[in-house]
This record gives sequence, structure tokens and C-alpha cells, in this order.
Amino acid sequence: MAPPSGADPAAALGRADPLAAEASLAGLEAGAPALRRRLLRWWEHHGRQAIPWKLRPDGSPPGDGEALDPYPVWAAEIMLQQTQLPVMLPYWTGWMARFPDLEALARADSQVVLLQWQGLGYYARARRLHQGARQLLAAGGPGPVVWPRDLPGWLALPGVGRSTAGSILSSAFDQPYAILDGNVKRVLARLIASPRPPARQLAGFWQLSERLLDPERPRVFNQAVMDLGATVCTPRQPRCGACPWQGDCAAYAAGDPARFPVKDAPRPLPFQVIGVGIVLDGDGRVLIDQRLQEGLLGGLWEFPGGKQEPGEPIATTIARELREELAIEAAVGEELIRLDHAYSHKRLRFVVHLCRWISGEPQPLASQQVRWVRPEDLGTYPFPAANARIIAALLERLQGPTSGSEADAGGGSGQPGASRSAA
DNA sequence: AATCCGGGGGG
DNA sequence: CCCCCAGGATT
Repeated sequence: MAPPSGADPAAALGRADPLAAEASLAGLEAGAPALRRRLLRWWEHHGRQAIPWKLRPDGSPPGDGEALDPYPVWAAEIMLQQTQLPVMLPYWTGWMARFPDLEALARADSQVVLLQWQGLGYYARARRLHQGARQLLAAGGPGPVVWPRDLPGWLALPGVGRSTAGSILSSAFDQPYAILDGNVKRVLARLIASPRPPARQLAGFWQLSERLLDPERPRVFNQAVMDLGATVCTPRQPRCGACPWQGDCAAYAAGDPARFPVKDAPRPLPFQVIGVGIVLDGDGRVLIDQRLQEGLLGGLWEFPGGKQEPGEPIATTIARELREELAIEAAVGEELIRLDHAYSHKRLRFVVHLCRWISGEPQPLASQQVRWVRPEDLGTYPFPAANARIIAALLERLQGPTSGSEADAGGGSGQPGASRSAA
């Protein structure tokens, strides 16, 4: 169908040819062995510092083929899903301190697990890791845990897909399994100047990653490709002058490597205003609710609220949501704080008002449970990141009102100072 | 194949 | 302000 493009590897992967990856690799000026040699030589000098879960307990690097403890690797790889290493590293450290081994994680309470994950996002990862730990322990019976050593064994665990399984198997056991994360997709897409988004050519990209993998040193090779993608073949301004594959790269030859990987046109993000009520009772306790287990921010706690209807005053929104979701009546008072928050698929503006409880025993009509808590105890509940800023503003308001602004109590709700307190 | 699921870093 | 990310599960 396509016109014969000879040795153009981009055209090769562009076709729906099952051997597209082979053709692409063959089309490269160098074969896989030469590419591996160049990459590993580069990595010897420019690879990133070794990371803790890829070292022996004494901190020295493992030899080729040497096995490592899979538990720290597993936890790290789950945290690394859609999350960059510098971001997750402190979470991993805290995680290992709190749950040092599989048994500790398996017997931990799910709220404690979520609390440890708080702020990292994609909270289903924490729930699945926790569930997987219990699954592994239950399957093993008495005696030490038997860790999976093949792809199906790891894929059987919740939250572990092909790329994560390959990363664990190569990292922990130095077994020859390929990976296909964002770094590898970008490096490969440029290497062959793929004309289509990687998501539309996943099979071809997997084949290419497998063909390229060094079967002799899979652990080092996978790490090297990721380091290349993270430090040289970066999304915006790739440093092609420092790349060991510059002479092999079709995107570089084409003159505009940053154009790859090609992506689909993004859709506009919806914008919503969320009215949030900080409901206080006569004893100074505040009302929170725990979100449903599934869906957005599942299992986390929050302050009650909901979407503002078109044309609806925000105070009406908050009173209505409190009535609909908690079956209570409350007087909506002054604004505490407002903050914008961007998720990957929508933008939200939280407008938070202090409220005074009037009547009605709170009911969990749209949540798992509701609870009156003392403000100083809010830190013991896992909240989404946006709510953590609300808590900070609330505590500041309750504790430190003596900053010479007595007049504020009268209702200076329009003051920008209130919203600045979050920044 | 398309959609959902957080949050932070960086140009 | 926009894009990107060490992806997986669900539909």
C-alpha cells in the first residue's frame, strides 16, 4: 500500500506490519549490538547515580545476574508510575521506614497506608500495592514469601502491568524483560522518527524495545535507556550533542528531534468551581467525610462540598451540597480561602467558606462516613493535596487571628489577604 | 481505542 | 501557562 520507502525506518513502523519493529531496527544504520555498546559506554560515565533499591544492602552495586530484594523494587516501581524519580524518592524513603518489608505492609491498616501515600497522587496505586502484599503473603502459606520470577507471576498482582513487571524483573533479578515507559517511548520514537503517536503503535514499540534490550545485561541496559531519556533525550530540548545514538537517530537526521514523539491533539480541559464548607459546631469541631472507595481520590477524606451550578451563588452551592450530601442545615459564613487546582483531565477552583452547623445529624449520603473532628486532629486523616492547603488556612485562622486585623471578623471576605495565606 | 486517575517539575 | 511524566485498569 505505502510507496516503497526503501530504508526509511519511520515508514516501516508507520505501517501495520507485524515485523515493523524488526524492519525499523534493521533500517537503522547500526544493528542492536552496536547500539547497546554505544549506550552502555555512555552510561558508564554519564548514567545517573545509583538508586537505593538497585543496590545491595551494604550500598554497593550488584553484579550482573545478582538478585536483589524485590520488595523495595516493587514499591519503587509502583511509585514511579507517572511520577518522576526525584518526586517519589522521599515518599519511597518514608514508605520503607514505615513498611520495611512485605509483612509489615500486609498487616498495616489501609488508612495508615493511604496516609503514607498522601500527596503522591494516583491513590489506587497505594491500595493495589497494599492488596498485592496481602495477596502474595496469603498465596505463600507458612515460611518465607515466594516471589514471582516470571511475567505472569507479576502481572497477577494488582497495579502491575507489563512495563512495571519488566522493570521489576530486570531490576531485581536481572532477567531479560523489556520495558516501555515514557522515557523509552520517547527515545524509540525519535530513534526511528515514528510518524504516529506511540500509543497507536504499542505493539511495534514493544517489539523494538525487546529487540534492542541487551540480553546479557538487562538491568543495566534498561536503566541506561531511562537515564538517556531523563537526562539527554528530554521532551523539550534534547541535548543531541551528548547522545551516544546521535548518529543512529532518524529524528536527529530529520533536523527536528523535539517534534517526536508525535502526539494527538489535546482536548480542552473542563473548568469547574467547587463550593466547600468548613462546618463548625458549637464545640469548635469540624465536619469531614471520607470519599467513596472507588473513583477520584478514593478512600481519602475531604471537606464536604460540590459543583457550582450555572448562575448559582457560591453560598447557595455550599448550603445545597451540605443538604444533599449530609442532610444538614448550615449557615454559610465568610470565605476562608480559594484555590485553583489542576488535575490532568480538569481544572477546579475551590471556594471555601466557614459555616456554622444549625441542625441535622450528618449522614454519609454520598460518602463512606462522616465525622466531627477537632481541627488539631486533621493531620491524622489522609487528605488530597488541595485539602491540605485548606487545613493549613483553617489552622492559621483558628490559631493566629491576633495579627492586628480584628476588623476581619466582621466579614472582610473580599480581602485578597485571605486567599494569599495559602501561598 | 478512549477514558479515568494526582500531583509536581520545568521550559 | 502548558506539557510532560519510570502506567494500569476499566469500558
